[in-house]
Amino acid sequence: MKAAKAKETDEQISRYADMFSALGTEPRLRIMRLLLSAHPDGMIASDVSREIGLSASNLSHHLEKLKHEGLVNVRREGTFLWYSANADALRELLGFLYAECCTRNKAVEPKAIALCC
Amino acid sequence: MKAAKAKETDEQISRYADMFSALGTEPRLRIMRLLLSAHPDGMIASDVSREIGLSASNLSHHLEKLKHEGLVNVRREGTFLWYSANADALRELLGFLYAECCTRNKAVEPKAIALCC
DNA sequence: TCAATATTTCAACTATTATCGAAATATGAA
DNA sequence: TTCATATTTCGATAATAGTTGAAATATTGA
Repeated sequence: MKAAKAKETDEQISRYADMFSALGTEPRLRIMRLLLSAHPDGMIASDVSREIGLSASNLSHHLEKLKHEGLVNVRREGTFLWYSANADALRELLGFLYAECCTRNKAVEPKAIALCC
Repeated sequence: MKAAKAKETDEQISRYADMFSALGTEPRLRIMRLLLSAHPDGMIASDVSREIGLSASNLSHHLEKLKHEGLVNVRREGTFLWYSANADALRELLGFLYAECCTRNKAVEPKAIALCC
């Protein structure tokens, strides 16, 4: 049981690390911000491309990474692909960081994040 | 003024991206968790090394990255270097993520993160 | 079917990052 | 000063990630 739980935790850590990594470049963090600002509809790739100033090809790679780590969803409407922020994943990531900093350890005060009440 | 403010934001985005990047590998995320668990004292490098299972050299590089992005502090005591989590930086990062997900946009509900009250 | 648009995929290149072991440095104790 | 320990730095290599432009694919409408 303990081993299984430890392994599960390891996998979670690995997954959160991958999510942080996906947010860990300026282009992708800007993409996420933009998609969040258009939440929950999201945006079509070409509009993101124009807004952020990335080539279609380059953007596509970044979106693939974000999609792979579960941070964005995509749906097709006609010839357009609509990309949107995955709120569930962001909630998990935020919850993880909150737990690490505020719950499991008391390094950061919840109030200080303007989180509370 | 507008340009200055936009630039400032760009720099902030870039900085947060770098912080996410620093958390974006499993070894470094585990290091941060470990240092948080020993907060606020922190731990000496060799104990982190043994706990995480990294060579002294490899660990030193990872700690350098975390230090460079402001996520850890270091102080010397005799021959030992004590590394500790930088709570201020973590608070800022948590605040940024919270603002993006919960304040600027309403993608994630604060309650859902178990943040509140 | 053909054309037009949106987007991805491919292939190549560049740049960055991670890892390793040996050597160098820093500190305190003998 | 010399030794022992802790840690970093160096130098090299391996691995991963970012960027680019061209070509391929998907979809819709004429």
